[in-house]
Amino acid sequence: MALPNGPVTTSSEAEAVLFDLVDVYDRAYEAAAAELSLSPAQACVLGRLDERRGMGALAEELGCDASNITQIVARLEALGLVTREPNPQDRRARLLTRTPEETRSTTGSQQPSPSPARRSDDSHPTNRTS
Amino acid sequence: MALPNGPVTTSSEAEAVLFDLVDVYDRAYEAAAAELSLSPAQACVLGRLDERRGMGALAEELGCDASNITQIVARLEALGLVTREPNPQDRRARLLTRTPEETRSTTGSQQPSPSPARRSDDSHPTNRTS
DNA sequence: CCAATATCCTTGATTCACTCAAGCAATAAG
DNA sequence: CTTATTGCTTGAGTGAATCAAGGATATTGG
Repeated sequence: MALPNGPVTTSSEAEAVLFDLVDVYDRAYEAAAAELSLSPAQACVLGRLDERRGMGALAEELGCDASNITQIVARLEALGLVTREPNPQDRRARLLTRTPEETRSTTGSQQPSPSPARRSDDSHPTNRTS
Repeated sequence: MALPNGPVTTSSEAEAVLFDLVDVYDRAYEAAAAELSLSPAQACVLGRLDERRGMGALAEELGCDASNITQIVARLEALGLVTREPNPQDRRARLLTRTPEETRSTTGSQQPSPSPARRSDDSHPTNRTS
């Protein structure tokens, strides 16, 4: 996992708690992804595929280069977790879809579900019971 | 930078704000480090060298393998930002010290100071005026 | 309609973070 | 003194991320 970027010292208790929270969350996220044999980046992408969408949209939302998405999606596709079909409206573009099997294993198991929903999701890694 | 691990949807406004905060902080941290031509990991290590310490202590605090620290410190040393001297008390161990020049450029400039203090530090990237 | 341009994505090259397995050197334990 | 154990380094390998090019399709403006 990435090294934590928090400060060495904090000026308030609240600040310290906040940094700890982020740290714990990140590690839980990573652990949850690892249980599914996914890297955090893979889980992040996969989690944003609740609905079918294009790669450009993902790249913009995640603030990274399109080629980075290409590469991550390629691995997910190789794992059979995602399909990449040409967009009939624009044949340059590709539409990504989470495969049903993956959907099941990510959302329907006893696992912490690292599916990285960006907002308002009830299955955060932090919800782990372990 | 690492892809953000936040959820796609949040269950409350507060949660959304919190994830955004983390995202903004991380990007600011990275940007601040980049201004000093440092990677986030390098800034993280450098920031924890306010006092001289060993590599093992760093590895444990940062929750990563010692060899990872070795590698990061090697780059910092190559940049002349850190010195690695044998510990007279235990000649297996190495003591890391931030070089004075670096100390100045990291803590005494107009820059956001990515020096990744882990707790209670008044020079967070988030304090940027830009 | 066609040329120029812009868009979407892929490829290739690079760099770095990170992990694991081995190993060396020095200290600690028996 | 022998046998761990500890502290760090090295080497191999994976993956994330960025940049520079390029191919294919769309779009725009003659």
